Amino acid sequence: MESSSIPSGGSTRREATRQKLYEAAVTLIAEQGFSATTVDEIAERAGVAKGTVYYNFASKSVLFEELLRHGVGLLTASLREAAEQTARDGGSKVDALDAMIRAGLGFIARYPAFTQLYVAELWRTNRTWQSTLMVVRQQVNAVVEDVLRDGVAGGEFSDEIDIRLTAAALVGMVLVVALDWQSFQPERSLDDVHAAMSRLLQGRVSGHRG
Amino acid sequence: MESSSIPSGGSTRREATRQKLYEAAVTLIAEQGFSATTVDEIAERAGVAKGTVYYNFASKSVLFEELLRHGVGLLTASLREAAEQTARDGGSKVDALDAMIRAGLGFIARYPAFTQLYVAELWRTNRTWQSTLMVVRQQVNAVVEDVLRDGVAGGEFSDEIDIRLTAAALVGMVLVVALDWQSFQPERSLDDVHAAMSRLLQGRVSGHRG
DNA sequence: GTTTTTGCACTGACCAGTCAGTGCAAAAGC
DNA sequence: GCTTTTGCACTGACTGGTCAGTGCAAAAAC
Repeated sequence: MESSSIPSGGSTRREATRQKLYEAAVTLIAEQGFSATTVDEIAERAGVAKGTVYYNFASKSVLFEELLRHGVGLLTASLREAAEQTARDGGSKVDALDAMIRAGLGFIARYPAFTQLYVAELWRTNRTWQSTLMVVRQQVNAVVEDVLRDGVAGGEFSDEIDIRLTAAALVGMVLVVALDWQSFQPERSLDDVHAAMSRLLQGRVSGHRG
Repeated sequence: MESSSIPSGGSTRREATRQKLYEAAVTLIAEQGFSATTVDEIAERAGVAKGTVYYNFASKSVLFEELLRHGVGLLTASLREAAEQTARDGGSKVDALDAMIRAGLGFIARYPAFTQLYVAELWRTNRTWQSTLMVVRQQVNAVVEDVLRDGVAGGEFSDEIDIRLTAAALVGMVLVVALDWQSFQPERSLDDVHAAMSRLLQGRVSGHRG
């Protein structure tokens, strides 16, 4: 499932090996969890020797943490890009949120394993990589919060809304809907799922206003 | 943290021991994950010998599966109760959803560890308890879907909505918001969080209509 | 000729599951 | 009454296996 991998712009041989290891690790850990996944499995799936894993990463945990940072970097870049593109096109803030939902769905469709693993680890405590996770979570939510804040400032959104909570709710909605989509109705198209979520976002649930 | 435990109506000695094991297991697994949690740890935290765990449960996985079933049973009962109470009071379907959101938040506040563990495992595949999880997930979503379906039938909701997806989105919203609440802003009251979510539900985000 | 990878044997910690035995209360036998 | 037996719940030392991480010499890649 190379569809679950996280690409990078590396060009050296070492970079390529690291990339293969990320790809192998992300699917295995998503399926089985961190502790249940062995380094031997990761090496085998990546098609390298076990020693190579340790030549490239200090430990299993370090490999995992770098994987997390790498993946979240891609996600936030994708969300920010969507928001900025909308701004450049003169779209409203609702349009920006809508574009971000689409970008989020697209990201999850491309990297379902990464998303799965992210969600599974997000609210755990007492783990070595907890601080990494906190930073990374904050980065994702901040992108959404920024759009909401601008929308409130510009009068487009009610100033009664709780920005932090609303951002969390939107992120949660997208995460859960996308994972359910990938897991249980993978035949549906992105457009289809996106359209259904747009309807929700624009409050066209209760009452008929179309 | 007995606040994270799942109570039951047992009275025999054995039932009490099982209860202690659930309480111990749920927090440990929520914090560390299933594989990283040892049976010795569970036994120690429960204040029993390791052998007792195996006297009461066939294996570590079976203990976990029974824990899942037990917890989800409580959650669905709580949601259904909220929906029925609203119906008895002659409330609308939006009111029912609102009551279910409150019930969901209340459940998560009472059993945060259980919720954490549920979310972490929900989209994993290739695990022995995957079928248990599918059943259990379906039970939760079905409660919400039923209310949405009734709402569409009664003309209260647009018949354009995708019931399955909307139910997933609502559940996801509540899960993620509640976990963020518990993890990062535990000082906020249930009423406060619930009010913010109600505003979202009623589409009072974009535009001022108050 | 330097960097990276390979193959593979090895170690030591850790852990799920087992099993022979303990404690105890209530029934059965006398 | 008192002993003996039975069944249940529990105990904790022990075992067999697993796995992260190491060490190193030789090959491959650049």
